[in-house]
Amino acid sequence: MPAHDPTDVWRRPERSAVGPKPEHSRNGIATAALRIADQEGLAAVSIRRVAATVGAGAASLYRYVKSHDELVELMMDAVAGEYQFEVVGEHPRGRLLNLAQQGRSIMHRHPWLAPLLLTRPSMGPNSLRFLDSALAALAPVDLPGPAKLQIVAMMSAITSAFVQNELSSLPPAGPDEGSPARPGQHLVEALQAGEYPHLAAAMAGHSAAGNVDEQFTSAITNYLAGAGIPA
Amino acid sequence: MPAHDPTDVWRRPERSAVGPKPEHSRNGIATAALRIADQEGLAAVSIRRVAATVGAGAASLYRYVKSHDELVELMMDAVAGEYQFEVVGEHPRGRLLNLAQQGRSIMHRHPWLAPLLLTRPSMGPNSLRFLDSALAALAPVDLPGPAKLQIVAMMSAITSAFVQNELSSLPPAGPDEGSPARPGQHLVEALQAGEYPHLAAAMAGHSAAGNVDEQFTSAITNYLAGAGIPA
DNA sequence: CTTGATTGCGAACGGTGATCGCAATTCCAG
DNA sequence: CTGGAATTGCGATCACCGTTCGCAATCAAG
Repeated sequence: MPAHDPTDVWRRPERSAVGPKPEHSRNGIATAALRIADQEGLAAVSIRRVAATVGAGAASLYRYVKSHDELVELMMDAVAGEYQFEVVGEHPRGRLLNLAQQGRSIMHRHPWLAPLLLTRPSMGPNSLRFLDSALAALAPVDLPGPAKLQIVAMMSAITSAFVQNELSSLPPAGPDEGSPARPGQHLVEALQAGEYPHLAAAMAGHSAAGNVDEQFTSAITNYLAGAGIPA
Repeated sequence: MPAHDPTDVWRRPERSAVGPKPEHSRNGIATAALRIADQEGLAAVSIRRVAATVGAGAASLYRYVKSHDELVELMMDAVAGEYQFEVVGEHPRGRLLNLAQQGRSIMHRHPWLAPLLLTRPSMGPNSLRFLDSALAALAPVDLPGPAKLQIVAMMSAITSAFVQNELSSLPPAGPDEGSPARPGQHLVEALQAGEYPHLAAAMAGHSAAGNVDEQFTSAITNYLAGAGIPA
């Protein structure tokens, strides 16, 4: 009785030959779930809620999806469909950077995505298409296959982590609550107490910032350069 | 009515002046939770379960911790206490690498940690001590404070992501179930179907591998070098 | 002592993911 | 055209979750 693997969704035909035709579809369900997550966060995406939104009974959803995890898998692959894979005929680094930038804006559109990508692998067709495209960009590079996979994985992780940082420094979604001091009340006290002197110094430095887009671009570029990917 | 901030645990005194002396302690509770998580995964850490383990009623735990999230915060800071911060008087890159390697082995000891670190910030005293230590290593580097923070955050993210990759390619914890083909049954079919040619090629390449430790070291080193941290 | 804050906790609330059994529907074989 | 088989929708239900409430028991201070 093996615990269920969420990626099995992709192995199961959406609809079998006989029986009454389904009133709903994986796509419709995923879309509804997506809308809920975009507006109220991933936590609001419950089986019952999605079912109600789509106009179905709670138990009915399990005809389309074997588990809540599978629903999430559907959602992840759905947004992965927002990538555009036209080959811009550039050098490897440029093509990968392009993919990373697309990823970043997708995660901006769907704030629930970044944590998920950091946490679990997605193996849907669109996600695989992304992977394949990234590896295609690396084709001219002379590196063993697994090393290339590592590089793509790391680039994706850096992207997600960067976006996660961005998002947690911004107004949370949903009905706004009083802003309870961003850095956390507890932190400022600890800093004033004189512990963590280097931290205090680092946070005292003026933000300088510059363009966030540039910061992202250079974070990715730095990594790729270090990994030996030619410009 | 602001939603509760988990980092408030650190602002609250463990025990107030009057009243009967508590039968338990934050530390004991965190330790119990930790043991459960190490053995059965984070999902097994429920309020009821921890309470029972510690020999208390479920509702009693809320005298020590305001929410489940706070419990997790406690757990994260507890394991952050496993870092060793002796200054080895090295160059910045070496010191940061040392911290990253310690982080990696901590995450190996506590497989539930990596996803959490990627997902939410931890602000407990031990976690702050880590941050401060990393920034201390960066003291000789001439960079604006926020940039240094970025670098540390990215290094930590890369570390967590790397470990996450390692862990998902290994036998899952808990009572073993039949190994249902690591890469996912669905994947091999898609690959054989000829879609995703580059992916297929990359996975066909012999693993070469080499030492995983070396892979990690060079991943971190690459990033730091790209970010301009001197050896 | 008395007083008042604080602890432990049984019971309960509202929510969750998931399963089961059954009526209704639809397709295919004959 | 008809009868059987497979499949869908789903109400009811289970086990569990985080969390709150109210109250008896406990302890420190005045």
